Amino acid sequence: MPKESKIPNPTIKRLAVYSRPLEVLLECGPPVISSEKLAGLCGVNPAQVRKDLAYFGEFGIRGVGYNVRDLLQAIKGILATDREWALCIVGMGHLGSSLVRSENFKKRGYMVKAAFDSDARKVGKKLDCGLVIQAASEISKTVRKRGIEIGLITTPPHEAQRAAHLLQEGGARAILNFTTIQIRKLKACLIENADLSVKLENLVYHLEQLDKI
Amino acid sequence: MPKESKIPNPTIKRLAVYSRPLEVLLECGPPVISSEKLAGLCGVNPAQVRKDLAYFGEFGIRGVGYNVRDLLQAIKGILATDREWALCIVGMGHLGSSLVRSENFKKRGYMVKAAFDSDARKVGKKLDCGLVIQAASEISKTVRKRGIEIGLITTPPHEAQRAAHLLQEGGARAILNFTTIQIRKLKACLIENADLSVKLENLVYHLEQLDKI
DNA sequence: CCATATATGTGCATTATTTCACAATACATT
DNA sequence: AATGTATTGTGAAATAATGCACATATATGG
Repeated sequence: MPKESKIPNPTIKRLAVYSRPLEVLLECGPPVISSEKLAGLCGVNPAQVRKDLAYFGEFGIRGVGYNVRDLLQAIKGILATDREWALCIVGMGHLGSSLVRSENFKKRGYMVKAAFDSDARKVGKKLDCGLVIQAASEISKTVRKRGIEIGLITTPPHEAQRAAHLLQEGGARAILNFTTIQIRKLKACLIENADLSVKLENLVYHLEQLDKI
Repeated sequence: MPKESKIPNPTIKRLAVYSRPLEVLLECGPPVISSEKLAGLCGVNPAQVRKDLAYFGEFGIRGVGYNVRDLLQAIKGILATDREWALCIVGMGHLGSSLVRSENFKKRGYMVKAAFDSDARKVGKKLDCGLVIQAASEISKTVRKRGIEIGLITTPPHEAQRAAHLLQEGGARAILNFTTIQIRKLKACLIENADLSVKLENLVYHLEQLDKI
């Protein structure tokens, strides 16, 4: 039975991770998997898997394991990834352009419904997917018109805050920020940061530590 | 004085985050900043900033704050981002191609020294930066020859494990994995995951929660 | 139908991380 | 020099997350 208690954020992140090998197993693999096997595939502790799932209900069969299809469906339901989400991307540099075409996103139901850039030379260009790059000044209007819920920001850092403001103004409810600056909290808009160089710096620190020993 | 105690991983991640506004302030801003202001810019608690820094020494002046230049230099020293690091990228799809050209990486001293793909049609192509795309079979040899320390994997998921293996074989010491699958632990090779769709799923979950209230 | 093997769900102990709160220190002003 | 204000560094408390270990449930084979 679902718990009332607050769900830890790490749990949510891991649910997404669990879903990845389950997708593969659904295609080609046994119909049932144990928490131990799944944990192994995800690099976590088996008890962690069971506890994470237990926050949301009882999905397994004691002595048997979890039905792959059912568990995947349950996780998708929990994460709300069992439906499509409308995205837009602000900043059509290299990264932004690559995200527009991401098969990874498309496969998971994230539909890119608009692309923006503040560079007049890029505005009006047609992308492979059929979208036409729009000026940043059109963000609010377009976000509202196309029912875009999530905005990805891949602009230069100094334009990020402005982009976030315009997205929110148009009614976007969440922002995934790829720039190096922190976006100031916006009313009614969730913000998640994905500065890739932070990940690198983490690795680099640990490499240096290994050298010191 | 530096502590002997183990440094929490979240602390390392935050140090990288702290460095971002410091870089901006160094260009144009007051020469000194308080933990409160810095915390505000990074969306964390001021005590957290002070404690994070205290793991590595005393960088501030009581009653005054932190000298921006000194603090930035100290953080870069801690993270080992005050020198160049040699990278390579495996998988020249949209994402991989965009990372090769990343100004963000270049500015921070991450030098892309090789690019690989298993698609014969891409091998031999010359990139803007001057690099020629090489076959995946050359990964080990090239990584060793060019002293590449970190490999970024942006292949399709089913090729990721093989790529990781070849990187390690060539002497790479760290891997940043952008694919959706978890790479099995490799001897003497740090692994960090950067599946972008996990970030989206986190946002989507929280949006759904808001709707339920 | 009992014994054995397997694997879940979960209370509790442990470990990790964050935040509070205050003594210690620096600077400015008079 | 004394006083007031600002801000650090840090011990201790609070909060959060993880992992153990076992009762509980299912399946299988004799």
